[in-house]
Amino acid sequence: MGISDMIARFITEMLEEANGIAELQRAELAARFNCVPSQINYVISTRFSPEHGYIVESRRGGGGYIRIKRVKGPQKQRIMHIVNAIGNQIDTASASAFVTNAYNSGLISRNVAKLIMAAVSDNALRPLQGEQRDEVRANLLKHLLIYTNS
Amino acid sequence: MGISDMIARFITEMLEEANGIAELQRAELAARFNCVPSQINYVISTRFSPEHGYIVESRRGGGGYIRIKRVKGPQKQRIMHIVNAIGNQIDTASASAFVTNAYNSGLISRNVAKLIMAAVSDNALRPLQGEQRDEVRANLLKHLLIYTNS
DNA sequence: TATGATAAGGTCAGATAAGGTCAAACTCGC
DNA sequence: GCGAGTTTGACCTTATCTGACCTTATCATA
Repeated sequence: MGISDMIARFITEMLEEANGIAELQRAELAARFNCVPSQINYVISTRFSPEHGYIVESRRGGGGYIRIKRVKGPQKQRIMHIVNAIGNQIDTASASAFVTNAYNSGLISRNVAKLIMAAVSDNALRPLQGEQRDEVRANLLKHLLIYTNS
Repeated sequence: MGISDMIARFITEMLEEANGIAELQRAELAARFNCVPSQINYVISTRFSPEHGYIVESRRGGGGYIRIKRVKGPQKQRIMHIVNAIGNQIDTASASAFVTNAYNSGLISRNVAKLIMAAVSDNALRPLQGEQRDEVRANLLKHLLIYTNS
């Protein structure tokens, strides 16, 4: 097992101990595993992506941190099923279908469903066109679905 | 939490206690938090800017002061005011300021504020970079603020 | 009524403390 | 030997903190 796997396991343990929310310091973690700090980013982007059921927030500067949240609750399977069914690009019609699906499954409230629809609408993504718009839409949709369930 | 955050919290409490108007002495506040006076200016410019919905007045010399006022006004106007102040491009820091402003103005709930922040975060807009990302962010932010207030 | 002492607040650049990005180099199983 | 996955490091961006120096206002008092 390589270093990346050990770091991933460590983070997973943190998440389990802290009810699905782990806050870490990149430099400290890197020091602990004797690797360069950017390897932490590598681990996060390859193993803690929305597709894996995680959302990540971070802050730079003094007092900075990286916070990793895991999708939780009894609906975990269903939300991951939906998120993984969303490809790398998606149009409004399909996005709408997924959001409706999530709403009908009780994963998100009516208001959140509407807000997410507003966020992934063509109008909201106006500056973009074609494939790029569908790509951002897919990313945004996954992100928001995981976010509201973590 | 760093010193700047504590100072900001302190000022916020002053504002709450005094109906949206806080008058303070820079040197006294700096002494209270054991920091240099210019840090007070730093806190004010990063957390009590017009974008955040505050107006700041001050006077030098003997009897000098710094007065911070929360902007008031009817909600309908507030939201349009905020939306109009958002340009064609916006970075995360400014976006965060505007969302905080909307929340403080009672225009959006805490949860909606968080969802909007998630939607306009760098991670959610990942496929995009640079100016394009800031452009989409601005558009998305305006869209969502208007949506949640219609 | 000038004038200098004193009492504020303002500005800005540099130091420090984080995290982010990207591409090159490396490894290891097939 | 090749390619996916991993490791590394140079360089970038953002946030915070600090101090030297500047500007403005008030007040005695000559």
